[in-house]
Amino acid sequence: MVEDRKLAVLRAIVEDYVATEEPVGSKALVERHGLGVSPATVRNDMAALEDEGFITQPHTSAGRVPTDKGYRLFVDRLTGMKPMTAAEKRAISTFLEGAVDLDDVVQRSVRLLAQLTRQVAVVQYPTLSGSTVRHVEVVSLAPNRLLLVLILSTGRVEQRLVELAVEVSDERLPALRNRINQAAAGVRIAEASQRLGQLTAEVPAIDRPVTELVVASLQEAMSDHRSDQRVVVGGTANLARFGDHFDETLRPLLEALEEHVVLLKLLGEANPGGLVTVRIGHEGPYQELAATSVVATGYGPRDEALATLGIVGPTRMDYPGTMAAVRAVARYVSRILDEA
Amino acid sequence: MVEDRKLAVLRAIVEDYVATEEPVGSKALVERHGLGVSPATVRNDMAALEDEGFITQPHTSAGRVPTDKGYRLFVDRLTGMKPMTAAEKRAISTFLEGAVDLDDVVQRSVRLLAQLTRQVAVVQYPTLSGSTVRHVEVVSLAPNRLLLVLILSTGRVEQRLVELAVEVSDERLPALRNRINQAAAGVRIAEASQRLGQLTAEVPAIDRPVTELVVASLQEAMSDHRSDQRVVVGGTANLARFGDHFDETLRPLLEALEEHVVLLKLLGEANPGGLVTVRIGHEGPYQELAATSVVATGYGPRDEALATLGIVGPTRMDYPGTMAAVRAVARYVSRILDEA
DNA sequence: GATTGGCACTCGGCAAGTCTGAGTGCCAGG
DNA sequence: CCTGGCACTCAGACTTGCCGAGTGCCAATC
Repeated sequence: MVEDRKLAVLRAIVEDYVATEEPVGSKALVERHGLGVSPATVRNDMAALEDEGFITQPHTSAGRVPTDKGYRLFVDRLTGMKPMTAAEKRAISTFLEGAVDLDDVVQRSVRLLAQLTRQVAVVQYPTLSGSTVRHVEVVSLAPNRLLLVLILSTGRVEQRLVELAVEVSDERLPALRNRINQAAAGVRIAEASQRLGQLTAEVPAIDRPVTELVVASLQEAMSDHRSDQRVVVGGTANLARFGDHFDETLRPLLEALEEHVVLLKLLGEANPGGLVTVRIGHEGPYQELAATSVVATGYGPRDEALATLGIVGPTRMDYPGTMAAVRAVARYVSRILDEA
Repeated sequence: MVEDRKLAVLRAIVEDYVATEEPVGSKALVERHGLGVSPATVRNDMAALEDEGFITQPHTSAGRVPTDKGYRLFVDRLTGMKPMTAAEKRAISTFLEGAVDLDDVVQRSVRLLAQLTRQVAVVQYPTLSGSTVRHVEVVSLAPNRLLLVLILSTGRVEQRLVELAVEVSDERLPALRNRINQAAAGVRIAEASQRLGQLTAEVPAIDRPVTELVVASLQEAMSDHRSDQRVVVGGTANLARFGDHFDETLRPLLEALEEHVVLLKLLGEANPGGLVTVRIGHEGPYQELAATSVVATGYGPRDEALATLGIVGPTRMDYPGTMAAVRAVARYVSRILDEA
């Protein structure tokens, strides 16, 4: 019984603090939430919560503020996700509907996420690793210069230029193209790369040097981690609401947003199946970012979680709303990728 | 004579204010610069400069601060560009040397510019309009689905998917491909687009519907303003040094950085021939950004100024150093594009 | 045992007052 | 035209006092 009320008090503190950005005291608490007990009782509960490390006082004779541990409990046990309103759902789908290609989908997602959450949004490009090869095209630009176009199931297109030591006649190209597509088309990247490797042995001796170069270039494209690490950031303007604490919180965050590698680590592993990960303050990998939380989830066609998207914001944020928005966007984006 | 000294005073004020970020008074001025006159004399000069609108007092009994007009005079007549040191030059060329493709060049340029100037760097992608078509590839993905790949002289590659109402057999493709390339390859974009338009009339009737769709899609790709307007931003973390004045300066700037259209307008027209444009405070198109200056210049292969790059920062900035850095980076990038 | 009202205590933040020093404008003399 | 001197101004830093929100603890009550 009394345990329950303590949790209710914690929830109320989190909600109030998130709303007002000010330490919340016992009196204000009983007034604004219908807790049916006196401030004195609440004070006792608060003292207990403080002992257990869920809340803290910025200074004596001020209200209480949730700790990271407090937010954690709040997120885990005290709240679900706010369901999206019908209007929001409509807005999401119409906003994403108009996308013309993968780049566009990603860019729209960032904007949308930033608008919905009023935080900084981060969207990772779908990784190559989970996707399959749709088609490989080989084009001759000059007798000793080939253009390779690798088209993936996610809609992503990679190009590579190959300079050949020898010349290759246009008549041989279709055969090469066919062989490659037979080996790779419709196959997952990892396996496609392997099969292509075996291909060299099977071709006529005369085609071997060219095939080797082309295959090497394709394999390189398939394992290209540079493009795996592409992320797009949006809604930086929302940082303006971060308020004071400049050097302590804002600077490291701005720096992190520039370093895509750092960002990716921050987002964490792609989490499949609509699970939303919340990383609060010090729980993250960088202690400079102890004042920021990350809310992220995986997305991809057929719930494959090819990549991660999410938001970065102050620990003091509206977790239920944010989590819901992140999940909703991830779902819609996944659906769009399904269709493509 | 006395006119000269007044200008020297203005220069000294600008330099000191940029260095210290504090209003500068007559006494400090004669001490730190060897002006060989007494503070009283300087005071008289300052009064005159204030009357003419080059400097102003934040409040009575404080030092003077340059106005936008003062900075303008400083930039136009009182200073050149700080030459880059040999070490800086080396750093620039080695940093850009390693770039593997156009994307990489642009990204490295932003980083470099941000580091050199310690400001927010902005680099626009080379526009399509000035470049020529290197090659067009037509690939059949499915009987009723074509992939068009447009390769430009700048190294840029654009793809378009075309859904056909009718099916097109693989045998017809080479002819189509040839016709298109004969019309467009090696030709400037604007003209290529026109020539393609005439193509439809010349093909056999049976190929006409397909040709029409393909040409339309290519023309659309060539005139695509969406990709013209691609810009990359870097060095946002340097905003942290912006200091106070949150809502007045930082927020609008963050918002501007997100809106690429706004950014492009801010950068202004590409300025050919190594001319560096400086836009100070209110001289720019947005009065919300009255506290920020833009230093920009055009770049591109063979001094064609296909696009613009530059930095955005507080009006209170080191103009000589910044201008030199912007020009240097633009030159090196142009040279790299030359080679490609 | 849990809850409550009462009470003394703490302390951040605001308002008002004071002080100081950097900086100015002006003027008369060199 | 330059300079030293002088009176004046005023932002910012510092002090002081006060208020009130908030706390912890205790004895009384349910």
